[in-house]
Amino acid sequence: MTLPESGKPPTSADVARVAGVSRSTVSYVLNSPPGARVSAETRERVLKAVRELGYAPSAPARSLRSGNSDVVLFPLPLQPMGQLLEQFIDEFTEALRRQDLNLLIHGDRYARGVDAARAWAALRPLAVMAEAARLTDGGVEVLRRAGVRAIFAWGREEHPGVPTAIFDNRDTGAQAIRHLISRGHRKMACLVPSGPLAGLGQERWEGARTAAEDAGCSLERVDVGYIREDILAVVRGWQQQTDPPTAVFAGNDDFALMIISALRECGWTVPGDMAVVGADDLPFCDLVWPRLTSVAMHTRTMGSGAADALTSLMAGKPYKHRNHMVVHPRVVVRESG
Amino acid sequence: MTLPESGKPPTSADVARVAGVSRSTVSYVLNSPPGARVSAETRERVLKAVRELGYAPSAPARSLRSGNSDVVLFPLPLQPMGQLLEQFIDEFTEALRRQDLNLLIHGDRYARGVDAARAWAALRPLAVMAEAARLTDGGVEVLRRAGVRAIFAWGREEHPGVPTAIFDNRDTGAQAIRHLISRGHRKMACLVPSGPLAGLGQERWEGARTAAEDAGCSLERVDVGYIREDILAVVRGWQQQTDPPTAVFAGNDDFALMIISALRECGWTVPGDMAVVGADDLPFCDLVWPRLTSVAMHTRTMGSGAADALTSLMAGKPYKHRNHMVVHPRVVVRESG
DNA sequence: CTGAAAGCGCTAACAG
DNA sequence: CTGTTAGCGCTTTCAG
Repeated sequence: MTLPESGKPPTSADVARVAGVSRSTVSYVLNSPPGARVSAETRERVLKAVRELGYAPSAPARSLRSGNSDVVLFPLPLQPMGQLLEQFIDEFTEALRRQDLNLLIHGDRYARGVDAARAWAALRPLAVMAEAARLTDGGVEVLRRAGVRAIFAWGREEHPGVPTAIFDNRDTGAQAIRHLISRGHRKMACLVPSGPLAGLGQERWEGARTAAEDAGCSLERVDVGYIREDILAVVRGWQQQTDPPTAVFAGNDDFALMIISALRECGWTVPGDMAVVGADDLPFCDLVWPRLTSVAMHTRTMGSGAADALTSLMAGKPYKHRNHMVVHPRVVVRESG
Repeated sequence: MTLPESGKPPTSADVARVAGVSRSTVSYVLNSPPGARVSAETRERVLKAVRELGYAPSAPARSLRSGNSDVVLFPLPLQPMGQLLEQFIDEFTEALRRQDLNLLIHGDRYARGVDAARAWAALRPLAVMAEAARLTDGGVEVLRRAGVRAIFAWGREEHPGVPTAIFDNRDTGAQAIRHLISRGHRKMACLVPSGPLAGLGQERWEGARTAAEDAGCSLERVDVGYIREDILAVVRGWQQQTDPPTAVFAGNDDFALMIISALRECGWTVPGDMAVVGADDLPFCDLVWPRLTSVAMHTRTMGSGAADALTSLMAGKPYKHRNHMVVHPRVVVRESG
């Protein structure tokens, strides 16, 4: 075997020695910078040595030397995203791969502000894409200082000084209600969750209320917890009413599933007695009877939008501080409402 | 302002200059190695300078110099995990944080073997925890050579030479069937999904079949795709039979949801006419009527098990190559079966 | 406590 | 095309 005796990781010097070339040649072969020409035969010898040694260039050393990195850092969101998370990561990774960039997800989902920024900055990533809620001015400053070339935010509100992908949750509520109105409903209800999803639910409610007011329709606000009993109580309440709503925007798909389940448990039909619209377009929307009408966000927009911004950055264009982008939802119409 | 003029990231030398101390002192303050004593006043001056400068030590430089890192790398699983993923990551991150370790998730979920190993090894992580299916002997060798101190695998089968957390999916099937038998069922069905979940479904089926055989009960295998129409066809088929099964193990919770929905659509009651058991214990199991009985894996076991292994490794104990750990499921009994 | 100095693995000039 | 060399930011040793 040509392996070095030591237990230490092989270095480019080891590769050079085994291949019988200089370290620069190894570097040229591995990075093929513009204007470095290596004969096919030499290149092959080097690659063979790389394989033999199981050599993997050290990213830390490379980053230290070259002053930049191919890492885009995505701190794991505090907000539970469920299926959307995997979906977004896939799209983003794919978009980045086309530019030889790597997505790295930071596992700590709780740190925020300057503390979080320091942890992220320590890795010296090329770019950071974080929830707006976890960025503070101080944090952004730390990232800038650490040489992070691009900082993107995403979330419910724009972050000052950082380009933000804004998820228009008011529009989600508005679209749900407008859809129901277009189906002839005039008296509706809107579920507003408490707990971790309260903020999101509140925004969706606000959009829904505005849309109902604009159309002169009635919309009842119903606050519920993430528990089955709350939902059942709501349905029982409707059963008491002489003139209950004919449609409900459930706030999200889990609540839609719950409410449909509860309605049928109480002998109501969906959408006959009560139309139901969810939000997020989770996979199960397509799998149940009736299939669930849902208001979906385009995760694609977010993934490719961020990647596009990176592209222009890479192309040397100046970094724009204020090009926010609003991600709009659309209604996926199925049978439930 | 005490900021340096340049656009370059502040270094420990900048901190030293601002604080009026030497670079070694800065290092001592930030890392407090055993046997480094710094006066409280000096320490405070240093920390003040750190804050003023927005200084974050460079992880690459630190890693290069010290030869080790505080990063545990978790390549994003190829297998869709849905809710389980966030859950596991949370538990693992928390367990690692207690040892001052950081979880980093590699976004590329498709690379495997030596290619994947090279990408992971480039980051020079302390440890790697990967799906067994993405590790090959060559890949493990590359990681070892690169100085990765611990390699863990997880998945459906043990990986030779690497400690593996094995998810016993046969037992999932077996437990579901044994539970149904304990409820008095003697004629049952098992849904076996095609598509990306086929491998998983096959294992669950095998366990289910064995359990049924052992008990002398009848178990019908039903292959289905991840689409609503397949499920409806299955139910219609049962309607034709004079002596249909009385219970079904749906293979996972999505299928359980679908089949319950389809059964009720066809006028059957659950669990009266047909008991249904799912698997994975997704959150919606608790949110529908009837609530869904499901076979759950302990993600806790996996997260803390891996973290424990890391602990003993950190404590300097020798790295054991063959201490596999089997993660067993348990039945969460609710109303559907 | 400080200062000087070595060196981790790599890239990019630059000189052959 | 190849070899030499400086130095990225940091930790750690050693002698004050």
